[in-house]
Amino acid sequence: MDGRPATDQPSPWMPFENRRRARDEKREAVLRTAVQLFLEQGYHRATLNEVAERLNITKPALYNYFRSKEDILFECWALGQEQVDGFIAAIDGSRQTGLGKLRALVHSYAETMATDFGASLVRFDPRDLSPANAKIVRAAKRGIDQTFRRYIAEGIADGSIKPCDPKMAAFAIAGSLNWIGHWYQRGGELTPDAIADDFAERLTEGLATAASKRPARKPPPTKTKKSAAKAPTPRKKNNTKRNTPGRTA
Amino acid sequence: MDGRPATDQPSPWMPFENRRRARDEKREAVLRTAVQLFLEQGYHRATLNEVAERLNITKPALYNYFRSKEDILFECWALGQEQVDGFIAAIDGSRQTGLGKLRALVHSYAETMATDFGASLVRFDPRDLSPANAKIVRAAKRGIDQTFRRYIAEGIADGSIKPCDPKMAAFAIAGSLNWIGHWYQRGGELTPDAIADDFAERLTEGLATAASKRPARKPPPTKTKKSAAKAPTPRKKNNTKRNTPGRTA
DNA sequence: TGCTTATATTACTCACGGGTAAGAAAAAGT
DNA sequence: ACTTTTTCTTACCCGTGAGTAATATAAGCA
Repeated sequence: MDGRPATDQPSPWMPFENRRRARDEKREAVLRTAVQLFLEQGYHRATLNEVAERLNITKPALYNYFRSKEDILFECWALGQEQVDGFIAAIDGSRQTGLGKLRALVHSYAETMATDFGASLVRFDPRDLSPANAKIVRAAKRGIDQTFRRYIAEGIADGSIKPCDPKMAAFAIAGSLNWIGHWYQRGGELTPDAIADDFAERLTEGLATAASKRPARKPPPTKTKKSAAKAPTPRKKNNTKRNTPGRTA
Repeated sequence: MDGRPATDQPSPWMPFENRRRARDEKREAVLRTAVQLFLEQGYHRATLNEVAERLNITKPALYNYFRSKEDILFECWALGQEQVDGFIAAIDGSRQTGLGKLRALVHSYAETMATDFGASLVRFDPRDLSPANAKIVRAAKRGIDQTFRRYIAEGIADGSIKPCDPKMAAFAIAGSLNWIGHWYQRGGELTPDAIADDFAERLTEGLATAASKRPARKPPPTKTKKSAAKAPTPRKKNNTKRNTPGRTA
């Protein structure tokens, strides 16, 4: 609260905070491990024994941090949803045309789909959750859908987007984006950033009115500036898994 | 083989064929029931006991027709894949521009996604299959992906499609389509035909060159001819489930 | 009518994995 | 040093659901 002497003082409170922090770090570690395993093997095939094993502990230890397997699943989902809520709030607060907001949404959403917690939003099955949690998830999904439709409707209203059915447009766009969560895997040739750039353009160009069109599409062989710049990301060590071996479906 | 007297003759072969047919019909009935249950509840939550129960038989009876639960899953998938193979072969054999083929593919694929067996192509998890079957599925998925890319490349070559990256375009389009299998449900306000028409146009308009553009987009409120004509499909009896309550994700 | 084969049932096995109980080991607090 | 609390382990329970064995029933067939 008030100005306590820096961090090195042996305040009686420090250990307490340390413990809290340590606990939260362990919780997070569990979630990181769990989300990876769930994505790798699928929720039902993944066992808590293996989650624990990867953390060098045993299964019952997990129950110090979570009430059940389903609880872990839900928390993984919640972390992904938090990201989405975050950038939607930011875009909502920005001053842009409907088309601009839609582009920003597509971009951020695409990037999120390329993260573990983001992918969990579309790869986890709400039917694995308790009724109460499933309800929360359904509400959140509805919220995302309505955000897409709202931006499109706004764009039509402000003239940046051609008149069209917001519902179908939202379905088509969200489908493309959600599918990223199914095919993207780290270490492939496509970086999240490059994907986000490409999709932001690709999924909105068809909707833009002539007045609000982007300058021009970059010529084919040239990689986009941003992705080219960020492309030489230091590859993860033993990532032999190649990306996109041809799995559209 | 040769011209046996019509169907009413008490040929000694008839009973045999009848039995064969009866058996195949039962097999199909199992698959229809199973695919519905698997889609409803998810493969892991669905039990063979319930599949059997819905057929008014008991679980072990199923093992007269299938070797395992996984076998049933795979056969459901195979029926969907058969549909896809069918229309791809037809389109491959047709004389059209790349864009034309792509449109046809999108249309047929969208319609298929609105069927149970079609949806099973994207909603069943290949990791639930034996390694051998999983391999078959992976190969088939690759085939579909490459068909999309091929038509796009053809379109670029013949000038009907603007130069673009076939890989990314295919991902975007297939994502939209595959997602139909996740949100579509019978009895909703959107008919498969209307969806297919809309998507065929929506997902290809952005790729078309100026020279090959379609006449014009139909005005918003008017339903398309085809869908309006086919719309009054006799609704299934107790289908209270409403479609698209706002689930984009 | 009896013989054979296909099909179904009842009653069971069994592996698996989520979750719990009891208590050890470590850390924090005094 | 002693107590208390947190964290973790070993050892277990137990529901579930796929798959099987033994057997009954029904249908083809002579």
